[in-house]
Amino acid sequence: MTSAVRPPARILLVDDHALVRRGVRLILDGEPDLEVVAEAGDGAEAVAAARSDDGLDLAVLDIAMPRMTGLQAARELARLRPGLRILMLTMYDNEEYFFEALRAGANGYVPKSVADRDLVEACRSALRDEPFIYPGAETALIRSYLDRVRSGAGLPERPVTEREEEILKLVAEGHTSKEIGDLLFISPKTVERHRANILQKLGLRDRLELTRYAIRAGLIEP
Amino acid sequence: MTSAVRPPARILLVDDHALVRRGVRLILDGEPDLEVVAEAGDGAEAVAAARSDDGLDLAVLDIAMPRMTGLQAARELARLRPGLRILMLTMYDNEEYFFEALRAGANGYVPKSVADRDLVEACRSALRDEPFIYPGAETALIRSYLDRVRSGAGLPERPVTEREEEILKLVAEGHTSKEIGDLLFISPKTVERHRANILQKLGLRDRLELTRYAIRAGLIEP
DNA sequence: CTGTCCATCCGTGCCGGCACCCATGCGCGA
DNA sequence: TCGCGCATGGGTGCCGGCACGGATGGACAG
Repeated sequence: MTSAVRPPARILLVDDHALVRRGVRLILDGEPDLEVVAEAGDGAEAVAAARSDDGLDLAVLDIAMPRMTGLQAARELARLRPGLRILMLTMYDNEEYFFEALRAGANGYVPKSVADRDLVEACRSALRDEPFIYPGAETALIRSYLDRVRSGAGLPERPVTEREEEILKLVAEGHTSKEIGDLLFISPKTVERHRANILQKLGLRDRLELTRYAIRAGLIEP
Repeated sequence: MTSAVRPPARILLVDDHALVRRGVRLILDGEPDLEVVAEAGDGAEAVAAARSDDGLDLAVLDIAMPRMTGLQAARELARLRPGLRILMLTMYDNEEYFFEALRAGANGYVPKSVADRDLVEACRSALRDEPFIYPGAETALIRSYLDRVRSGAGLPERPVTEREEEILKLVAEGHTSKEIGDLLFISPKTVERHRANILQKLGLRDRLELTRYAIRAGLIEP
């Protein structure tokens, strides 16, 4: 009860599944140095919570959420509270998501497939601002990341332009070239040209992969 | 330590995310009458666990899992251990999967959006063989279900057959008809025939909508 | 000013998705 | 037994995705 020990880190927990929130909360609250002080069920609530409480140390964010995805929320939170650490918690151990998360301002990335100890350690790492003491098993991802950092390349740029992203979304939503052309008042051929450039830049094969990319990146909802 | 009290129900917990398993386990083990005695990370492991332990009372199954989905596992478990109660735990409060779960032999259906108390109550209901004391908030689903039962219509027909679901997944993953045909040792024309039937049954327009449907339904990962 | 990047557009050609048409064999329930 | 649903296969034809080739004008930096 004295203040001899450092007070526990104040954590905002964001997941659209109450059950998952409860479970993660039980895991985190079991640690003396961690304390969940707020919960949110989607990105908008998370932003609201961070706006009303400036004493938060860490946000644990699920990626797949309705309305505002975790990635969108992360961008917003990073803008709103630059001091807030962000840990992405996700179903996907996918490399695409990993870099999307970094670009969105995340300090850490934890797949839900990890054990509870790893989550706790990831929280502590993020709180110490250690960028990526990575909770096991993600060696391929880590190696790739570290390679890029060491080679001085920094984070890979997202190559698509604004216009291309606009077309990307519309294509991923299932519109044909003609529909998109009508919508944007350009020729369907131009749409196809953009689409081809996007596919080439992102290393994708067709609209279908593009759709899944857009969903992963939080650009559209499934 | 005496046997004056009824021993706790022996539960098999199945989810592909270790973190979710851990959280749910903490919730269930906190109840004196519930005890998680086995865990599995996919459907195949779940079946193996049920095969090697005939004293299980309840299986809590996630629907969206790699390799064998929770629905397939539920069918197998219901066949293997008729006395075993099955509770489906899922991200989706989708009507399709609600009825699909019932058909697969589930005694209960709990979205992950419910609170922990509701999960506990759903477990107890399933263990008492009470078919659907439903954990709150699913009024639309419940109402629809009750309406159908009251109107004597019974369960709606399963929209897609097993074979069709198999093709559905492969199509949604981006394989061409020829690839799928080679994979399943059937003609690409048959694949196209199935695909056409699926699109018609589900009211979808093309592969792209089908992909998003499959992602929503948890059949594939983005 | 010149080069580069971006957005805009065009033609040609292949291939696959998808909509129609058709038939066969099998199992199951009315 | 007869129909029905399911899985299997085929044919034809249109259209759109996508690859490949080309061009132009405008913005901005070196």
